[in-house]
Amino acid sequence: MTSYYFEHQKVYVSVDCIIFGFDENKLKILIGKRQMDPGRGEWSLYGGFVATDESVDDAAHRTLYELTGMRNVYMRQVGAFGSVNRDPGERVISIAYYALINVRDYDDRLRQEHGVEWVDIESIPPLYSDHKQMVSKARKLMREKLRTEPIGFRLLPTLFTLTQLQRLYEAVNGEELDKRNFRKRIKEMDFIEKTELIDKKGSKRGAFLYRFNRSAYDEDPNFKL
Amino acid sequence: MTSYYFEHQKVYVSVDCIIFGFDENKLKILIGKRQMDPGRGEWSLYGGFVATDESVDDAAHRTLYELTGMRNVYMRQVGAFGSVNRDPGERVISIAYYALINVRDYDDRLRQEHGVEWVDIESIPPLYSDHKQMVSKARKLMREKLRTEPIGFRLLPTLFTLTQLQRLYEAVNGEELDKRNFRKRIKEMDFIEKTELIDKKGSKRGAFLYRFNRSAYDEDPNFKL
DNA sequence: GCCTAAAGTGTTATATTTACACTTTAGGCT
DNA sequence: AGCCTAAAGTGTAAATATAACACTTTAGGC
Repeated sequence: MTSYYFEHQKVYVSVDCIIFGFDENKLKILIGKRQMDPGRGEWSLYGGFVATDESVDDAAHRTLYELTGMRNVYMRQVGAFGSVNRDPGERVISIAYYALINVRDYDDRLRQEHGVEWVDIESIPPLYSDHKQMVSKARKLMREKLRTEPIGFRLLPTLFTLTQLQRLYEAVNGEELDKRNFRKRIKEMDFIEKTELIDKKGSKRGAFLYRFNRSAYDEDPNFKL
Repeated sequence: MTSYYFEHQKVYVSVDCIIFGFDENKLKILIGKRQMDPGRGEWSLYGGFVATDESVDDAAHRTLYELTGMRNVYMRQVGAFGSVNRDPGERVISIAYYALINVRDYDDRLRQEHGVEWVDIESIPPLYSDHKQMVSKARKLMREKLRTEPIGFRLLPTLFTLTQLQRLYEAVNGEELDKRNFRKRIKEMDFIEKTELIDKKGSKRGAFLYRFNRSAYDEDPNFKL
């Protein structure tokens, strides 16, 4: 090839992960205190650098795997954050991704080893660099996605009650929903299947457990919430 | 600081622009044949490299300015494209942006000098590397934005007829709209102001020209189309 | 003066969304 | 045993939003 590229400069590229979880009827994200300079001690998203032999998407999945030990996680790109001084040490451009995991699938010992915590999305402390903007944009995108695609189930156990599902939507959208209207819509979606199993943890009376049937959804993807 | 960064590798970061225009009732984008290797002769978006002393957003605006001589253009990020081999020459991660310009504001001489052409969005030829995906995602995001924010006016002259506006929405969404329903909605939006001026180019009878009033919009941003 | 092609204008039917309250059930307590 | 509690579960009517639809007006060109 030509010397075309070499007129230009290379920079570091990193990924940062906004990892959403749902617990105690709250939408939460995983953050930790930075253990390195710059920004040591500040609350921060978990991130990593993109290597030259991996795609940016792969770097995001690898980073998530390092932290959680989880693979095949639902991740979507939030966007590139590229202010000149966003990292006080070096020029680093970061690509943010959000991930949806079921809190119960994340080994709590592993979480503690990495020094990260689940924090309610409504009470995030000040964050390192531009991480607050990343979280804000991630939440917006995720909320929009949740409206049109059945991704909420990623935040719940395989079996869930309708109340759990409703609380999830309420937490994401930040507003209460009418129980009857919510359930009316669920009934129209055949891929949300009622099982004969009953959850007794959430109430004395017990509530039917439901399950998301992906192949039924693929056949007739009429989702809308 | 520490040697923290230097365990990692730098890569080239570029920007690519999906520049939307509206002409002859069609949504179009600007593409040109690559004049450099790799990919010489292939149709391609216009792009440029991010320098270490400018933000990624600034790089996108600068690149657009180089091509069009236009500043203060509406641009939004599409996302980062980061497959390992997306650029056959070197590892280059590219951040795509879409821009909305009024075709009449772009000096045609300048356009020809850069060897770029307006091509109907519905008949884009095969493009270099992953540019097709960039265009596809850009269009999707732009369409979504157009639904909820008054950005369509960026693609039109300051003064426009309701038919022009309707044709624009039809081109973007790829489906015809009902004239009366469309105009009913326009009437509800007070920031789309009827002037006393009449366009005689589009019809014998002539049509009233309208104008988007930004400050009226800012006061009462009830947009929905 | 006639033809044409685009501008302009309201009403009705349909679909979607929202508002709203009571009964059932099982556990825990006395 | 009986009572209290807290969550599960269920349908209808009103209001709002969306979609369907056809004719008249106008000025230029022939």
